Formats: sequence, structure tokens, C-alpha cells
Amino acid sequence: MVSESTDLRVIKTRAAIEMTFLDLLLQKKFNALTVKDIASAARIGRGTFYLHFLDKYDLLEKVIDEGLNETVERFHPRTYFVDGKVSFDRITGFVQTMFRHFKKNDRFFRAMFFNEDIPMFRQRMQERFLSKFQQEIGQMNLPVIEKDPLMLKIMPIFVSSAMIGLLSWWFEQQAKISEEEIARRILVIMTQGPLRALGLDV
Amino acid sequence: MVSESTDLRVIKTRAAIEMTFLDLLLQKKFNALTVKDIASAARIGRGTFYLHFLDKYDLLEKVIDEGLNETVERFHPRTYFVDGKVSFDRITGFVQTMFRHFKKNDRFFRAMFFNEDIPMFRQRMQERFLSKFQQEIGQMNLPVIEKDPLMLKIMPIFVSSAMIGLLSWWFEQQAKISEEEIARRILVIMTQGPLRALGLDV
DNA sequence: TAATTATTGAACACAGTGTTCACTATGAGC
DNA sequence: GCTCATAGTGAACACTGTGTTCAATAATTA
Repeated sequence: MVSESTDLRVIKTRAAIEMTFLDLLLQKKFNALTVKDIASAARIGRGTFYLHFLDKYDLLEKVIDEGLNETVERFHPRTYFVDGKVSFDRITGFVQTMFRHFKKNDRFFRAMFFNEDIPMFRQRMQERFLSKFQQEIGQMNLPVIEKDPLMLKIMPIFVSSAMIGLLSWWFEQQAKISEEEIARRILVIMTQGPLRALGLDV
Repeated sequence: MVSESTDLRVIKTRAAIEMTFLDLLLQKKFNALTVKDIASAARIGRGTFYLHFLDKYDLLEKVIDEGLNETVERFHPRTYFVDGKVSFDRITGFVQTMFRHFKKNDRFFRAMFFNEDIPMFRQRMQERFLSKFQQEIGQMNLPVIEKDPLMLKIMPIFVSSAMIGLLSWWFEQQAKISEEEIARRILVIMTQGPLRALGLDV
């Protein structure tokens, strides 16, 4: 089956398949896509498809993995906190960088978020976000670790999940809200809490 | 096609199909399920299935809708705020009630959250949560509406999305963490913000 | 009980799957 | 450039599931 090949023919074929696949996903439901559709749009024989992927689910899996790998790598080892104190500038900068990345890889994220029946894309993405987030927090030596370990579990889940939802909504809005605008609101919610962010008296 | 029938045979058949369907979803991937599987497990003819549903996607749709309708109805018209001030007890009580509901409808939520390829369950659920949430907030006449309408959009998305993620995690933990424990943490995150909740200096 | 209608099961054409095989074409390495 | 290895082709194959039909049967209603 698939092993890392340097043969130009292989590289071309795979690229054609993956490209075409994203294109088709932007037009059609994943469930409605057939291997035949993909093969003919990629201008390869249907049998050739099976030389590279087990089936369309395998293809989807690989495309998702590649996309998320690239994304998570952007979370690069920076610290947004200095001595347990929030660096507002760093967080804001980080959020902006992330949203810029999403905008750049627009095609991938649109295909994944808005195709009605991509199995598990959001879950996958959230898992990746979460584990990276937990890693970062793990290195921070927080007082809450001893005092309230459950909070240490819950908060990253809460936040990573929230971010995926926000991201999806942002794409729905044609990603026309600027990174700065979003980043500022996120910072307020993160530091003051959702209720105070709405102007509620707490 | 389907219209509300009172014929006992119809009621029985539909109930059998929907019951069986949930059972099968707890054992098998949705994609791997065939109409034949469902029909034979429900002890009906395959043709009979098509007298009630267009296909397995239609069935899924209907089961999801019913489940979410029941759930959203629990959000019943209460106010968790009094004169723009948070009522901690009411929010806590509300969150606990919700989690109790989830526990009771365990079979449904497990089937939906953990079946690897249920198309769109989380999205659907989030949409329903969000719209209910927005309704509630809309009735509250908040100062932020004028000052920062974008925040009014973002915050409910952030929170409803976060809640779905938390819920899914809770089920993964076999729902063995008590409603009280969860509710307390959620309240802290909501009122103080995720960062302060972790004990960070903001 | 009679009339109605839901269910049955077998048959049908159809579409997509994943595999195979002999043949062709194209890149890799000398 | 030439040669060898191998990727891609396209047609054929059996197979599984789909969604529909139809006459016969069973259950429900009134």
C-alpha cells in the first residue's frame, strides 16, 4: 500500500487526488462522493486510487491529519504567561497569528467545517487543540494543580471546545471579521469571564 | 410519506426501528450500518423500513431531532439573572438539572457522541443550544448590546460550544463526576473567566 | 364482521465497491 | 540516452447494498 515514495508519478498522482478531493468537498457532500467521482475528476483510473488509499474514508483521514498537523505546529512553543501572569500582548498576538493561518488555509477549513457530513472533523480538531493546550499548561506549574485538579481538567476542554465553535462561526461569516477584533474579544472573555464580558454584574 | 398515524402497527414498527437503531449505534459505526441490519434487528421486512423513512440518514435525522427537542425543552423559561445580576444558585441549579437530564438519556447521547461518524450531531446540538441561549440573552436588555454588539454575538457561541465539549468529555468519563462538581467549576469559569479559574494572576 | 391499510417477501434494475490482469507509459539510476 | 523497475490503465469480475414494485397476507379500526 502506501509507503513514502519519491517517484514523481506517485507524488503527482497523490497530489492530484488530494487537491481534487478538497475541490469536490467544497461542492458536494462527503457521503455523496464516490471513488469514481474523485478518480475521474483527478484524471486517473479508478483502480489507481486504490493503489494509494484504502477507500475514501482513508483519504479523508489522511487529508485531515495533514491539515491538522500543519495547524497544530503553529502553536509553537511560546509562553503566553510570564511567572504565572498573563501577557496580554502575547496572547493577543498568538490568537491573531492563529486566525491568519486559518484564513490562509481557507480551502481546507471550509471543506471540513461546512461539508455536512465529514465524520469527526471537529472532534479531531478539538482533540489536537486540547492536547497541545494541556501540554502548554502542564509546563506552567500552576497553584490550582494541587488545589483543584478537576478544574485543571475541565478548563482546557472548555476553552478548546469554545475555540473550535468560534472558528467555525468565523468561517461562516466569510472570515471577514478581522483577527484583531476577534482576538480582543477572546482576551476579554478569557480574562474577565463570559458573564462580565457581556457587561453583567457578578 | 410519514404522517402522524395512530395505527398501532405503525407505532410499534417505528418504535422498534428507532429503538433498534440506537442499540445498533452503540455497537457499530453509523456508516457500517445497513438498512438490512436495522430491519432484521428490528424484526421487520426491509421494505417496511422504506414505508417509514427515506433511508438511514432520514432515520438518523429524525432520531436526533427528537432527542434534541426533548433536551432543549428542559432549558425552560427561567431567569438566571435578576436585574442584570447573576443568581449563582439559579445558574448552579440549572446546570445540575441539565446534567441530570443527560445522564437520564444516556443511551441517546452516548450513541450520538461516540459513534465515530454520526454526521453533524455536535453541530446540530450546538445550534440548538446556541439559539436557545441567544433567546434568553435577547430578553435581558444588556448594556453591552449598544457598546459592543460583536461581543454579544461571540460570547454565546463561545459558551455553547464550550458546553458541548464539556458534555462530551463528561460522558467519556462515564458520567461519574457528580452534577454538583461540574456545576461548581462551570460557575467559576463563567464568573471569573478561564484564566483566573486556573489560579492565574490577571 | 367488513373494510381498510400496514406489513411481508421475493424479485428487479442499478450503482458503487474493491480486486484482478495483461498492457502501456514514465520516471530512476547507471 | 538506455534499460529496468514500477506506476498507471482500463476492462472485467463478483459482490453488497439500494430503493422500488407487486400480489398476498396480516393486523387494526370502526
